[in-house]
Amino acid sequence: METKFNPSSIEQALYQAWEEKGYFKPSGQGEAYCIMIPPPNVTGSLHMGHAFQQTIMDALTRYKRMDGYNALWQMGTDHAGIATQMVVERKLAAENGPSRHELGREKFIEKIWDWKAESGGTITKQMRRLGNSLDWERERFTMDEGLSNAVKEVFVRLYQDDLIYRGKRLVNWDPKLQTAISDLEVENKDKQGSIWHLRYPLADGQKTATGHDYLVVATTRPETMLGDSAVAVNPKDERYQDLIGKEIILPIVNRRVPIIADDYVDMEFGTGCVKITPAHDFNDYEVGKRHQLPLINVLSPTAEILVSGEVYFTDGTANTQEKAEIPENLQGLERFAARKAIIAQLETEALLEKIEPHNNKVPYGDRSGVVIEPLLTDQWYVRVAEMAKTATEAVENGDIQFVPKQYENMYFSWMRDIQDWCISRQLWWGHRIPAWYDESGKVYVGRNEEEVRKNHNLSADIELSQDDDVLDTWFSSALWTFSTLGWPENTDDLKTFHPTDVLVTGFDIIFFWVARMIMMTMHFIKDENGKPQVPFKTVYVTGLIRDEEGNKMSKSKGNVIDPLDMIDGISLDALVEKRTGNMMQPKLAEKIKKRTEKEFAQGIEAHGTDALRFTLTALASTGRDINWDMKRLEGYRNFCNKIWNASRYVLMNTEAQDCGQEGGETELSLADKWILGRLQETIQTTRQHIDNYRFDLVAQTLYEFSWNQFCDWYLELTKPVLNEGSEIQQRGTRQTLVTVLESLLRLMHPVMPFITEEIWQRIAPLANANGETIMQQPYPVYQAQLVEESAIADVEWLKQFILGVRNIRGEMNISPNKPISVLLRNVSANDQRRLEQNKNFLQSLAKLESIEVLPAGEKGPASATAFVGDMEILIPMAGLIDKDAELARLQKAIDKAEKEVARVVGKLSNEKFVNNAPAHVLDKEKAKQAEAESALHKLKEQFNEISAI
RNA sequence: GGACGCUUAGCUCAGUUGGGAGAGCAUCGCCCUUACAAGGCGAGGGUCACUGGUUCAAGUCCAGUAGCGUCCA
Repeated sequence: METKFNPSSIEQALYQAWEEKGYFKPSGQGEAYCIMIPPPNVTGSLHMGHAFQQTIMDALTRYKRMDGYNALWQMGTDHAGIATQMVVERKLAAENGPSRHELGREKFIEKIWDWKAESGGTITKQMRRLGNSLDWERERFTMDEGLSNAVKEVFVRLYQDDLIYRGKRLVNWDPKLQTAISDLEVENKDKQGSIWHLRYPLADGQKTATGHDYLVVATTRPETMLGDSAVAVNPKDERYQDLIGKEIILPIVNRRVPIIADDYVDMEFGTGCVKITPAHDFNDYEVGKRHQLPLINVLSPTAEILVSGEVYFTDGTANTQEKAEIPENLQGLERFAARKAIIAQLETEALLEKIEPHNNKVPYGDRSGVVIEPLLTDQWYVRVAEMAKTATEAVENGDIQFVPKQYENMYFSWMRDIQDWCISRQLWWGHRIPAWYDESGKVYVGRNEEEVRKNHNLSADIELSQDDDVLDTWFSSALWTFSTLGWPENTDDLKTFHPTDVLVTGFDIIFFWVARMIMMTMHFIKDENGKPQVPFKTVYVTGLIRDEEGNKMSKSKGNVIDPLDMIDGISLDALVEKRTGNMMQPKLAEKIKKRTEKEFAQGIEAHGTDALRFTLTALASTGRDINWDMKRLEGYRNFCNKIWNASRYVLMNTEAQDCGQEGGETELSLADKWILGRLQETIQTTRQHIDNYRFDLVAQTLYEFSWNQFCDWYLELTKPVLNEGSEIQQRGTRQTLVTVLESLLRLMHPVMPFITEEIWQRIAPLANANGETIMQQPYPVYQAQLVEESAIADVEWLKQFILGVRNIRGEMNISPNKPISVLLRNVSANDQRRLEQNKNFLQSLAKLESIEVLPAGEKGPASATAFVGDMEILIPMAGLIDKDAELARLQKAIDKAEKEVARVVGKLSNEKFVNNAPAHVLDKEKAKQAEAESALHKLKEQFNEISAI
């Protein structure tokens, strides 16, 4: 073995072997355990969030697999509608190729499939590097045939159940991408803007209570005034009582619109008069519905002013009687240009009262980055109220549990106000809506055109055209847990693995995905009693991985870290190139370069997959974002190295030697019994923490045991036995060395798959463990009979002894190499026994030349002292220890002890405490007092003795 | 404006019926001792954001304040 752990030399070969041998497939035996991967974008690449969540999923899967479950981690990818379509459009533009529209739908979709073929392997290759034990043979894609069929089936059935409908509604329209987007894809940003106060002249010579012949309305979007269909006031507002039911003349277009009363209006805000534009504002849309106001659309899909307004009834049907004309000079203007023109015109007509600065919430498309326009369009919707009710109940009654629990509130609050889900998107990449129209516009829904014709008796000469739109990507991913298992067929997989066990995901998609998955699954999948099945029993919600300063990682900030760069390392130049290449805003490149040079002056070293995974595990405390910390990664790389070298030590002392595999008498040392007991505790704690999803504590437990117990103490304690012990003692210790290490490797394997497998291959035969791979070995089980309390107490005594000597050595600058002699005072029978049993350990670990027990009553020479309970260890000062240094050391200890005594005495002299505290607390405090006082007394005595020299 | 979360050592974070304030990294000192210098041994370091309350006892429970963050309107 090399003296340093070199992950790059082992990882890929091990993974390839695992995959080839089919270890990732469910065993087909035992209780089922299933995790569905949140499908990453097929054309995307791996980021830290993926690495984090996948590490957790893999650890869980490996744990359950080892624990005898029929474990499946289902692989799959998502077609990511808008994102992918945009990437390909940009790519075409960059190559000066034809635009999407020049190519036409079919050709363009071909280009996307080409792109998928080209880039689709990137992320799966990266995921393999993480060591993920996904079942690759079952890999699915949301656009593959099976899943597409599931999508069609769901759509048709929902339509038949009247849970899908089509209608003209106000939607969030992205004028750049020219598609509807869901409100979840809208990001509201605070923007410093203006609010314009406009005068709307009253019709028919009316006057306000204050004598004006106009009303003043305040608006942040003056350009929409072309589509106003009312002015509203609060019904309780006394200022405008007389005007309710009267009309104003809308400036510029000279249309008469009514003055209405509605509670929606805030009397305190502005003048208390609000313009109502139902076709261009969500609140106004609701007001319009209540008052049966016409909806007047004045914007095109590209957000330019129409030639004339389109008027609709509130049910979305065209209103051909009313007209909404638009002056020629405004026609075709882009929305912000139109705003300027309208303001200018109002100003010249003296209808602009004032402009005030105003903080607006402005909606932006999170993909396109442009301002979203509420726009009236024909869209498909899922009626979600009923499904939402069932889905809410599943969480309320505990069928589905969120970890951490507080996310349930987030879920409930979203579910309470849930709106019908707009599922149509005006894109080309995605599942085309299975609806056809005849020439009159009548709609027919079916699995395909043939079925539609058959079901509706439509002869071949009737022209049918399929709906141009595709479904929201989340529509197909909402079916993920069951479509991947073969639904709508009632497959064995479905029966075996559904409901799945855990969903591991970020809180940011609880609404997008988790909620919708629960709704869809419970609607379509029932158990044998007809009860809706949940998609998963637990939702483990992870935090976000941020950079070291707590900023979100994003390409535009240039602070993205590729998990593979942590694993393999990367030079500074390559990293800068990666972060600044292919930028949408080249301006930022210089800034990013500087930042990167500062953050990673030496580039990034290789750390290996296991270190990365262990770090992510250690940082996974629940309910909290994670600030990435390179130092932490480095620390855990060192940990891997520690494991490597500890194993090297074990192998050096056991390979080709008698470890008791063939039987033979053995004698276990105190240390052997102790480490076996500590291992049991570690096994128990580790399991508990995994079961509670406390991966940070899992990491901590494994680290503590491996380094602070196994390496620091146990391996050291084996040295005297292996050097000087009898044959049967050596055999016992060798056996313990290999069994403990072999168990520890299995215990760590779910988190650190590679290093544990590599070492296990060599250690297993020595420990009589048979099998081809650690992956299929049983997960360690707590064995109470291996915990020997007396052994643990004895070793604690031993450690105290050694630490006492080391402390004096350290404080007194006595070289660790220099053997010293100690005297013992006040030695009890128990001390005497322990001393005899552990003399060799003491001599070896504390580097002692001799240990001499002073006869009772004898004081011994002037010495530095350490305590082990009541027993005192004396290190004679002569020639070794400086008087003043020892006095200083003692004074420090005295100060500390005095503080402790004062604290405990204070507590115990408090009558109320003594009267009220439970007995066990009281006893504990009393014991502490006795101990502290005795220690203080001894220290003072010692101090006096030394100072008297 | 509403809801939730956070504030503990220089940094990143644990702290689970209220009873000893912890880890890793960083710092300081001594050591190249045949598993490991990516190491060993030893040491120092905190008014648990602030104020008040409940309690014999509060990092922990309650109320409020401040700062930061996220989601929603």
